Amino acid sequence: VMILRSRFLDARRKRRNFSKQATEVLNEYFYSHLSNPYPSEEAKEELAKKGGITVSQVSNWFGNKRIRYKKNMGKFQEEANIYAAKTAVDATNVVAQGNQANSPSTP
Amino acid sequence: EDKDPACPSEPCPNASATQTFDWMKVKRNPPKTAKVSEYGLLGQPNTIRTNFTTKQLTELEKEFHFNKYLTRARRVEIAATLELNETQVKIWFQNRRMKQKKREKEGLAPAAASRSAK
DNA sequence: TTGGCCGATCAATCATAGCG
DNA sequence: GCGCTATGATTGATCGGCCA
Repeated sequence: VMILRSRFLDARRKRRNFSKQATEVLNEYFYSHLSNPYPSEEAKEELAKKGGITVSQVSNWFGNKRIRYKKNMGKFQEEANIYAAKTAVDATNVVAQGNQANSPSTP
Repeated sequence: EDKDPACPSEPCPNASATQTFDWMKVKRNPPKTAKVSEYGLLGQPNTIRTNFTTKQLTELEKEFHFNKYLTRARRVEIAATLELNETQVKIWFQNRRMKQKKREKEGLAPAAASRSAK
């Protein structure tokens, strides 16, 4: 079936790559929370503000990022190292460690 | 298979190698949309994403504007008319409602932003 | 206990942007 | 211009939680 995609109605699909700033902010969060890259609604709002994009776009970005990352982890190693060095905060042991009363994020 | 170390069959020469966390192993069960019964021959149960036709989408959309929520009776009716499962119709409406909410939200955010922005 | 809904997410795909 | 990869958006369907 051709399904004759409504090419015209998909006009809004005219995407625009995010700014360097936005990508930077998103990647920093992603790699500094690699053990659990699922930002809360509040975190998404903050990322959206910092990157100058919408919350939905932040959600889309993380959704795509997570899927593509696990699909081909090797391809992101280099990128991971770059951002890992950039942000000291590592959430790796946050879950393994029963740490308390020092959560930087809002409750 | 149950366990997948970041560095299989060998100690990582570099300790900076990123590890594999649980979220990276998450796997969703394939869609159960299958209803092969019609083909005595097993053929290929559609274990994949269904592609609704323009006609089906048009009807669903029309119904949605009439009612955001479906009654059991209406759902059965539509499913039969469009040759879809009741579940597919139900899911379509759920997704449609979420989409609607999302649009309203996005449609107001810009307005609020320009209004509250000093 | 059961079924529908919500919110978030997954996963596959679409269509374009970007680069060699 | 051309082909291929990177990337943002869309969407049918799943997962877990909540509630009547």
